[in-house]
Amino acid sequence: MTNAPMMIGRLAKDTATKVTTIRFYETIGLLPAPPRTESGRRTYGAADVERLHFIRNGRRLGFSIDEIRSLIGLAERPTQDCTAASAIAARHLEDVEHRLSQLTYLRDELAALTRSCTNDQIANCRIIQAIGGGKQASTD
Amino acid sequence: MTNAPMMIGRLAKDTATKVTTIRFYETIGLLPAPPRTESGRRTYGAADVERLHFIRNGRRLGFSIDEIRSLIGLAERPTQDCTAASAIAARHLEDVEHRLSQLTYLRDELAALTRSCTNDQIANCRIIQAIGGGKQASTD
DNA sequence: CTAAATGCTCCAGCCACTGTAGGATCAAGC
DNA sequence: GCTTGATCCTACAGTGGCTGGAGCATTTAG
Repeated sequence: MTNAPMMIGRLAKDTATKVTTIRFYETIGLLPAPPRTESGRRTYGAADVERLHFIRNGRRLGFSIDEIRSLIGLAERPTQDCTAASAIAARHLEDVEHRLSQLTYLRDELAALTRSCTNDQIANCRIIQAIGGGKQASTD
Repeated sequence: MTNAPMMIGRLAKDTATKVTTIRFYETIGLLPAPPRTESGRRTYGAADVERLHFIRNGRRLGFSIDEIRSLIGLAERPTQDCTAASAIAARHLEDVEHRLSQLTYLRDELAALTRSCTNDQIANCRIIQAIGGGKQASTD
C-alpha cells in the first residue's frame, strides 16, 4: 500500500464530501489542519479519510457538529466505557422520534388538505381556507 | 365593536408570534408596512391579524416563506381557480412524505444502534464502530 | 411622579454548509 | 516552451427563518 498523501479533491471524492465542506470542517476545528505542500496545498492521509467518514456518517445519522465532536472525543479514549456515547445516541434518537411524530401529524394534515381540494375557485378553495382558518372566529 | 388599532405586542399575542418575528416579516415584505402613531409605533388592524394567522398556519404546515407568498398572492385573486394552490400543497406534501421516509429510516438505524450498545469499553462500542465503520449507504 | 413595560432601530448570531471572486499552481498536450 | 483547463488557495457573502441584544424613546399603571 502506498501512503502517498492525497490532495483535498481526492479526499472529497473518497468521502463523498464537497471540497468546500472539508475546508469548512477545518475552520471549525472538526478536522485538524493538515500539512501543506510547498505551494500551500493541503495533504491528507488515511487517518483523515477515516475521520471524515466518521463525521459524514454521523451527519447522515443526524448528529449535530457538537455531538460529533463529543463522539470523536470519546472515540479517542478507548478504555473508557461508552455510557456517554450511548447517552448521546439515545438522546438523539429521542429527538428524531419527536420530529418523526410531528412530521407524521403534519403529513396527515396536509394529506387531508389536498384531498379536500375540489379545484374550484380560489374563493371556495379549501386549501386556502384551511390555512387562513384556524384560530379565527368564523365570519360567515 | 371598536376597531381601535392595536400595537405590535397585541398582534403578537393574538397570533402567538414573537414581536421580532412580526418585524422580520415586515422587512422581508411578507407583511405590509403598517401605519404608525405620531411617535413611530406600528398600528395594526383586523386584516393584519388575519394575514398573520394565515402566515403562521402556513409555517406550521411547513410551507416556506416563498410558498406562503405565492399562496397569499393566490388568495387575493378569488375568481381564479385554485389549481396553482393545490399544486403548491401537493408538491409540499410530496416533500414532507419524502422527509418522513428518510426520517423513519434514520430512526430505525439509530434504534438499532442504541440497542446494540452493551455499555462496554469505547474500544468495543458498537455505536462508535457503526458511525466510524461502513463506507455508508446513501439515504436518498 | 416614577418605575416597569413596551416600543423603536440597528446589527450580530444561529446551523451547516454553499458559492463566488480573484487569484496561484499543476499536469498534459502541441 | 506555451497554452489550456483542472485543481487548488483565501476571504467573504449568502442561505432560511428567525432570535436576541444594545441602547435608546415612549407609554402606562400604581
